[in-house]
Amino acid sequence: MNTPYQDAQRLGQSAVRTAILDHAIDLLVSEGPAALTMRRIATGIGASTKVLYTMFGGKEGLADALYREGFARLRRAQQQVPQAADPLTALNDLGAAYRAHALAEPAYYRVMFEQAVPGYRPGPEALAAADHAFDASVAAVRACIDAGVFAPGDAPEISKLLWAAAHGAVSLELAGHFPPESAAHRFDALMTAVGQAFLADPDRAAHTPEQGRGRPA
Amino acid sequence: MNTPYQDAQRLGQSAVRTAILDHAIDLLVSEGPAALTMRRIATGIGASTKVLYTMFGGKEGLADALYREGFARLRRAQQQVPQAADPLTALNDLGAAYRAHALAEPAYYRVMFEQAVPGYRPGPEALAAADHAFDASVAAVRACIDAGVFAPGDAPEISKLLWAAAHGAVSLELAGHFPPESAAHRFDALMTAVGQAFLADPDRAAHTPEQGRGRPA
DNA sequence: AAGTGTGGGTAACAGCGTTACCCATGGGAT
DNA sequence: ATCCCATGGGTAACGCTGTTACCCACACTT
Repeated sequence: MNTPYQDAQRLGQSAVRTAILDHAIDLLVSEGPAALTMRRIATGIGASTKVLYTMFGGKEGLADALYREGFARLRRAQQQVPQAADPLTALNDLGAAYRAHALAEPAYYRVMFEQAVPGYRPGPEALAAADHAFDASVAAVRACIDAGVFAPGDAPEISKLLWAAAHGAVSLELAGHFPPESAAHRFDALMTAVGQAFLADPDRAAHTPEQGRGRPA
Repeated sequence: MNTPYQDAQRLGQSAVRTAILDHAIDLLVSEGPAALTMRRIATGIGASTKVLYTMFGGKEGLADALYREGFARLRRAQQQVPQAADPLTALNDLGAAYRAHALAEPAYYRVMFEQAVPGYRPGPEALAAADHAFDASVAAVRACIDAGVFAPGDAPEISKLLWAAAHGAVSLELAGHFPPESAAHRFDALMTAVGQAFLADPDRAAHTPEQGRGRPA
């Protein structure tokens, strides 16, 4: 019986790297950020901490790898959303998928946005890589503009505003400020409100936010 | 020459508590969350760590005090915004003050929203106390409704949606996703977009978001 | 004045990130 | 084939963290 480290070592350097990240992710998801220590990762795969330091340079390097992995997963989740026929529905589906992904992997979401690994701050190239998670969103906004549903405008900019709104709602939900029973409705109301501002025809009643207009849900 | 602790001790228990929190805040603001250790707080005021444990019960209790203080400061900042004549301008001023306050005290903002103190999660009553920071916002929304600027609706609910949008934009700005030169404009564009959704008359051109409609700023 | 109790300082414990030291192993040079 | 050097990894330590057991000194009661 070999340790996971010995198995991975025979497969080359990248397999060791993957084994380390996989176990780090296991610890993060199953026991939270507090369990993410260099010692526990090392003993978990049957190696010493030295391996982690030669491969990642320290906990910050490992946090960077987790940060990028988190956004890579978000990117994958966004790309796997089935394409709806109506461009506005497609954009709405991406927003819903964003929230669903954040709620499904809150540990990752906290690494990405709430500094779950205490010292780490993403560098410029990590931030740039993170932006690629929203390529699908930018494309969906552009489709809305091209279809005439949205007024002409800057698609990446509109996508970033939608991101900010989605992140704000999800972040407050995860922090406990939005109770579970109203969080989903608030998310939808906020995303609809923001999206409505960019419509070519502002009077489309079907996309008026339900909340706050006296119409009960 | 006395230590700050000895001075405060003579003034009673609450003065000791204030001295501890003041020094904790100093460390937090000047050196960031990493410097916020029980030992540094204790030696900083000239006492032993035992005092912190008898008074706050542990680091979590101290984090709770900082969390509440952060929202109390936000509440004060919101209440000190001069009341504008136009209710919509007043609401907009509160949003601008929210962002300004977050940027002025980012260490506090991270304690409040990004778990800067690693283990701490606010309890139900801390969350409830946090909500009072938005009393001014709720009142401003209600004033917009009463003045007929906003359509009839649920003022606390609309205020929470505005909060989510503001928090999302500020959070992404602090995380480095929004570069400084465009962050202010994005914040305004997002807040205007959300606010516009609740207007009684959706065609008020003055409050249409500038961004994304092809009009350069 | 003696007894009692409480608050705080000392020093320790376990665990953290990190690294200096040392050994084993493997490939290139002779 | 043999030697040598370089590199990679394990051991164990350092200084730090949050936390607490122990103990003493002071104050208040009787």
